[in-house]
Amino acid sequence: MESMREQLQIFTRRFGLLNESCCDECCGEQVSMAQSHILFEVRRLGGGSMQQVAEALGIDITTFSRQAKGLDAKGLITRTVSPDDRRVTLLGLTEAGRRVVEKIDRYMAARLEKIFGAMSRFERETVVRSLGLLNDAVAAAGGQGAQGGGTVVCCK
Amino acid sequence: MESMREQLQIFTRRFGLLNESCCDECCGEQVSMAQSHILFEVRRLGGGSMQQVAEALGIDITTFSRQAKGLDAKGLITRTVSPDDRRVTLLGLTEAGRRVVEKIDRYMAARLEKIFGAMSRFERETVVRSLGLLNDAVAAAGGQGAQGGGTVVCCK
DNA sequence: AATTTTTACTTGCAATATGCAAATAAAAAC
DNA sequence: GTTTTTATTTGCATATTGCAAGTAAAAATT
Repeated sequence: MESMREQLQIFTRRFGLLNESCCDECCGEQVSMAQSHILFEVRRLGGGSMQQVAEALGIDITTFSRQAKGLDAKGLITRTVSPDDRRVTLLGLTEAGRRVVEKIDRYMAARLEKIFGAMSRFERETVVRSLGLLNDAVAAAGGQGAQGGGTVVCCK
Repeated sequence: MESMREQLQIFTRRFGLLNESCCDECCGEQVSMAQSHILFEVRRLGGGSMQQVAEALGIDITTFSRQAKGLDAKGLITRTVSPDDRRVTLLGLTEAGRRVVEKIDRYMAARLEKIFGAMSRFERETVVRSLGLLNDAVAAAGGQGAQGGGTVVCCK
């Protein structure tokens, strides 16, 4: 299990997660890491309330609120009051927002292409499958896990 | 490659990397994520200069300087002027620092145990091997890669 | 029906992190 | 003996984070 911890540690580091602004230029858009995740998730869920998306991401709701406001101000998401429950704000991607996520998609694809270019198809598939396993395992552990909501693994 | 991007996105989220303070209590020590990585890397390298460790982690040197100062103030690392080159500050773990890393190790081990408990030995080994492959691939791509230093993959 | 409680979300801080530009100080190059 | 690099440290200015407290609307209670 020690090697796992080591691999994870190195992984999170290699993936630039230590410096927030690793990508101010990379993507040509001024969206923070948190905001990128929000866009990604709103697309993935095909909408949803603030609460839902924040929960899915494991982000504190107040932080989320602000980031969402920022995305709204940039015209990347829509925030509409739910007709069913006027307390609820429903999120959606604007056309511009969709373009930004796609732009990041393309950027990531290019990056990953470069990284996995040297791998065999078999290796690549193994890696993807493993990440899937990992994510599922984390999700499963989180479901039953102690107190926490979505976040299960300590980031340190 | 799209599934890879998706898995990575979810992975980074699941691992609590979106909220900095995910672990203020978890580990019982007030070290930031960046600081934890620094401790981890200093132990891994068995010392090294500020520059070396910062570079290994892909953290901006000014940010690193401050974080290291913080760790020093907490008595977790030592900073000694190199006898060979008085510009250089050599880093090392104090006994307390070592204890903190080990504490985080144990915490992580417990967490991972819980997560991977449901996996078969085979699956587990596959996942670890895959992460290793991934890390190596990222490292290799980074070596030749465009402009960047250590960080290769956009965090968004 | 009026009041209390809960729920969804938004602000007011206060603490902290981040990185660029500029400063210091010590080697290296000229 | 200058001038140039190199290693590290600060001065901002900006941004992020989360807790506590506030609003507003639905649900529950009496």
